[in-house]
Amino acid sequence: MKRIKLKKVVTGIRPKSERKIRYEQVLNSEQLKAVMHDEGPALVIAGAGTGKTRTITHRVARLIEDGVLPESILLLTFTRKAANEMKERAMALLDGRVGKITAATFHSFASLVLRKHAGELGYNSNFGVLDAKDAEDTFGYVRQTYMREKGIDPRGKRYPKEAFIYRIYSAAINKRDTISNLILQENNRFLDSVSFIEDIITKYQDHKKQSNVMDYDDLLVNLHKIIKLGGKAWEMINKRYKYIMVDEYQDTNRLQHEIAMLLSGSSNNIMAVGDEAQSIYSFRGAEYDNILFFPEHFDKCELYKIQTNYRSTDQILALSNAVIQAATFGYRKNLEGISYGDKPRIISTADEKQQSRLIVQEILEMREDGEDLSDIAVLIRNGFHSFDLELEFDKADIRFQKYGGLRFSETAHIKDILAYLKVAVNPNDLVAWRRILLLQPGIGNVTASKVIQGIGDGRYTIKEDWFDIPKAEELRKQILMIIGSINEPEKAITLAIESYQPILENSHKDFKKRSKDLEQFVNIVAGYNNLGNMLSDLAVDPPTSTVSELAGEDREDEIVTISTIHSAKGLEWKHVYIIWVLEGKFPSGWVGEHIDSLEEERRLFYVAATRAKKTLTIIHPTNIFDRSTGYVLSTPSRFLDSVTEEIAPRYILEDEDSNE
DNA sequence: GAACGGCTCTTTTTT
DNA sequence: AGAGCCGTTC
Repeated sequence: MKRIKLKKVVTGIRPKSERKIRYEQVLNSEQLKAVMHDEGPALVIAGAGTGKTRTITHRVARLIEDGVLPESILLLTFTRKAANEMKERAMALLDGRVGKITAATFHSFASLVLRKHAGELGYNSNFGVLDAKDAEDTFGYVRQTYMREKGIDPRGKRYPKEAFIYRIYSAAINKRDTISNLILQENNRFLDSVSFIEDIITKYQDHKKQSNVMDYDDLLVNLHKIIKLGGKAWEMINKRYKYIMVDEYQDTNRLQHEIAMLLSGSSNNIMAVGDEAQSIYSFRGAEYDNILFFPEHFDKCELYKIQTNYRSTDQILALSNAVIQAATFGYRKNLEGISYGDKPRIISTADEKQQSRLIVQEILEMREDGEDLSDIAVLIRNGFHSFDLELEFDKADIRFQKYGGLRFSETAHIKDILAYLKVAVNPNDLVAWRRILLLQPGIGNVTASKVIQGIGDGRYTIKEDWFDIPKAEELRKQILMIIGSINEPEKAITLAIESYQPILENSHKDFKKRSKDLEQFVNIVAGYNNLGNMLSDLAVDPPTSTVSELAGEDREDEIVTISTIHSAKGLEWKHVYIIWVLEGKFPSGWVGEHIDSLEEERRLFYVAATRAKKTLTIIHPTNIFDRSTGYVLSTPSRFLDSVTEEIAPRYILEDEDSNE
């Protein structure tokens, strides 16, 4: 009889001597170590421009090459764009197997899971998703109703507005804190309104449940809940995902951190990647403590540091390092470069116009010299800091795309059309009803409220006539037609636009431009076969850029980029301009002297400077227009204080016209 | 009573 | 660009 022998079962990693990718040759030694990390917890600290994406994509490929099931890899990133990009890059490195990994943001992963398992939490699986604006509008509606019910005079004592309530509510969830604590911390003006706020939040929660919708925060909360519940859903998730990787860990909030910890399960197979010097989302609840103390959550956590910067010249790094090292809490950051170039320039212009003209002039010159315009970016602190520059670009026929600021899906006309579709998908969506009702001629606040109340308490349904509101009859019929095409999104949206077109032409002078936007929008919708899916996708993953990108033509070539620094995260350009670098704009005026906020602004500036590969130009206008006092002299940003003349020479502009 | 046009004010950053 | 407010119009 044959003897039975015990053989150890090896799961996951099966190192092979023959791999397709020559990791030792394409990676530096720091990157290689992280890529070769097998199992157990790991933290990768990767400074700006050190090849972080490269490291992540190579580790994904390496795991798969060594026998890990692609389906068992979960890669959580900060934006959907980053998720798709990493997946594609890893796929190009290896092969189609990479397509089977899950790459998503925390929110889109939550949406994916809940779409299947929300039943466990008492939701209908076709729940809708509210974007930030929708959530705020909902708070507005609930607040108004609440005050009317309670007989509170809106003119008496000043009660917090919906925008404030929403912010506090969201912060409480993401930081896992209480309302009163947060108000105590940041704004004692509303200290006596705590119960008012709490009541409204309760009503808001009820309202969402009644309408079968979730907001962004619910997505995270409910994902967390469903894991904690430990039911069938968690069983499936836990069984499937064995390798968790989280990018931009410095920007996770407490709730996301807890979710990541739970997802890593008992095997603790989690790799966190990030850079605490690039933490720029604390306003959204991000805590860089999550990355600083990451190793302390585990018995044994491997630490990998990647510090060689391949992106920027030594001269640009010298400036970046000088700025970040002047921080109050010393970051152990000192990027080392490998290339040589021109010193960054700090330029003082007379005013905003001159700032814009300088950039236009230099861009035109670069184009003459054969530079590709897509290698150039202008970075701004706030979305509206580029308004003047955009005008000048238009005048000079310089094509540009803009990231950040007001988004396509947040413009009034797109929101209007979305409201038609939302009502068709979910006739209980009272916020959407209100929006389209108010658009109709002859219907104002009073009539709209009547209809909404009727729908809310079930007296009206979409299928029956509302004899007492003849003004809304036409609209009701239009919606009914759209409902009839709910499984043909293209037809549905075309019907919606037909109904909306006369309203658009009446209310907006620039209706032609907006009409074109709507045409673009039809193209997006056409890709779906279900209106509900399209709506929730759009909420979780709204188009980031302005229309030009959506048009699909001239995508990459010959287009200058204007971007908020937040939206520029993870990106790089050969030539970078940072504008409005002065006190009150950057750091933003209303962070005051609050030290944590100031430090975050400093990190933001650091992120901006480290986007540049070859040239970096920092501009601050001297005469700026102040609404209350007229023109005033500005002070250059304090972040430039630690930048010596040696690191970056200063320039002022001379107008040639006046000299000749 | 209800709607509407025109005015001013304010605007961080985003999933 | 959009929201809120106020005097005017239907």
